[in-house]
Amino acid sequence: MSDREQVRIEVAAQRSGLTKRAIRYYEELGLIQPTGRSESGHRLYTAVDIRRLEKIRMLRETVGLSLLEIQQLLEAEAALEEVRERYRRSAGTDERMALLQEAIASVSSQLRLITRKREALAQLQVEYEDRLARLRAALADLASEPAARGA
Amino acid sequence: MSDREQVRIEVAAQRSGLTKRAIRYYEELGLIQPTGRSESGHRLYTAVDIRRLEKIRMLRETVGLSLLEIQQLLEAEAALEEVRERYRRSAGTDERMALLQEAIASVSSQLRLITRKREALAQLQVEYEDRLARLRAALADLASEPAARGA
DNA sequence: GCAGGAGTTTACGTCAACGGAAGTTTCCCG
DNA sequence: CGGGAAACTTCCGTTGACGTAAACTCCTGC
Repeated sequence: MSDREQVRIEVAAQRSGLTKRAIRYYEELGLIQPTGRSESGHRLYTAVDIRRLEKIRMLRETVGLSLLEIQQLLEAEAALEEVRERYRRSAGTDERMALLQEAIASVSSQLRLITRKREALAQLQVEYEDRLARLRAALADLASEPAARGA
Repeated sequence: MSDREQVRIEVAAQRSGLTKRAIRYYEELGLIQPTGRSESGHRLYTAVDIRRLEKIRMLRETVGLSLLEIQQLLEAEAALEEVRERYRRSAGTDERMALLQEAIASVSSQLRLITRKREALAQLQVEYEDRLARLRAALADLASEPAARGA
């Protein structure tokens, strides 16, 4: 039953690494909805909620997306879920194929964005690795030949 | 001599994909300094300047760094250049090794940040690729068996 | 030689992403 | 059951990253 554990905002903040203010703000923007509220109106978060908060944080801090981009990404995921539902209920093969193609286009689009970012980072990484390699080579050079040498 | 070409801010903006305002702002923050000014005070940019502007833009828009982070990154590069100079002038092997180790530590630190970001993106990418693969499999499934099937 | 299209500085405006204080209610422990 | 910690809403403040307008100078083609 630990998965059904309900925690208040302070604990949710600690576990997600966000501030209480940020969590409320994200709720205001529609990025997250606490699973429920206590009788007196206190927000209650489950493990699922906290994973979502962690994901938002990762996308924000590590990946560097704006809250708008995160919102669109999460909405796209939700839309995909909805397509799943419609898919189950849809009767015709043509209809199903259309739904799938729509979903594929959406995911592909998100994927392209991610790939572009990764490529930019990869370029940077190579640059820095090169630099590091040269520095290490110079160091090894110095270490192996302690005698005086030309420039 | 096309490398010595000096262009004014409008052209620099077009070539770098930034706005004139952004360029002036970056200068205000110390991210870039135009190679020179015309007699009348107009900023003049060279190809080197424009490459720097493009790099800033890439770090900002694609990688998603803040201007502060970009500033630190560029300053670290400049510091590295300075170490290079000191290195050339330094006499003792011990001194040179110390300089190299300092530089290595600095570059390694930057590299770790980049790697962390890439890993976060890689995780996302895998997630999306999985999803895409499943959608494509479902589509292929449908295409190959147009007859009615169970859920 | 002058109109108007760029350039300059200075300054205020704006939007995102929260921070922080005020005023109030709720929880919980001794 | 009383009081301090924590939650709630509301609102104003702030910082980053520019946009935009004003007031002025500069340069160029006709």
